[in-house]
Amino acid sequence: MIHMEISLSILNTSDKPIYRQLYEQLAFQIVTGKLSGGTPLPPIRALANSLGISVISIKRAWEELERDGFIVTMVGRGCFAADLGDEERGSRRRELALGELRPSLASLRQLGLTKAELIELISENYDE
Amino acid sequence: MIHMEISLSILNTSDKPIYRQLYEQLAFQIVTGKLSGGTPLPPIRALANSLGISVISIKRAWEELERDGFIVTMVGRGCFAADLGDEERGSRRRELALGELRPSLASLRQLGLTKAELIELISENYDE
DNA sequence: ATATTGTGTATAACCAATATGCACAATCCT
DNA sequence: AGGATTGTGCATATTGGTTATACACAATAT
Repeated sequence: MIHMEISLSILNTSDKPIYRQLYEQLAFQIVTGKLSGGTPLPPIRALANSLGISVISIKRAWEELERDGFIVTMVGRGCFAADLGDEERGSRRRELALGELRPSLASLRQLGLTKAELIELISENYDE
Repeated sequence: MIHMEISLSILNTSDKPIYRQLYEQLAFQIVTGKLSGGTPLPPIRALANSLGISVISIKRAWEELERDGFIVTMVGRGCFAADLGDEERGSRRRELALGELRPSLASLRQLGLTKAELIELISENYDE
């Protein structure tokens, strides 16, 4: 079985905590199919070492990923990308997108943007 | 001169810091015209007391609001909503909207959403 | 058996946000 | 002029989330 490359990185400039950055990168790669089901994640100690961070941050990211069904972990064996069907992947991807969008939507309504205005704003700024 | 009502509130359940909540509420009310130029803000001590928070949080919000041109402060007199022209209000409103949207846009592209998909997602979830 | 991998716990350091209190400066009001 | 009001500035402290380090334990692999 051949598996995809796992690419993970940490931005110290990000406002998001490390565990959150890892969660999103992995979840995104899974629901977009960049990471196929069953792909083994690097051992947390090795990853902590190569990223120059603590095991704690990775552990927390992995915990939440498992809680949300994105990965499965087996003691002594390792952690693996969950095997989501195409349908499931699609709905989870939509879920994540909505999760990103919802908080902004609330603010944008507060700013009095109509649906039409909002769509226009996005059309003009999607790229970049 | 008659001025608008200023409504400010703090949500302890919010993930955003107090000073940020205040900043946004005030900036939003100003660019949407709910707060007309020259309207006096409550004295920071009185406001701190009535909201049950510290002066520090208010001070910081006010500082950033002044830095960004939303209010003007005069020692001994008080703080007042800045007097923005209609045009200026419009462009600042657009600025704030983009500021809310931009971080989400980056994530949404990471999720592989096309412009069309994104617009559809918004159309379906603008209300609620 | 020994190594590898995840789990759990304890301890500590760091930092942003927040709170409290007091002194100072500028302005307002009488 | 004098007291009240308002913003400013500083010092100190607390709290909570995030992260780091280290060690012992459990399950699996080779």
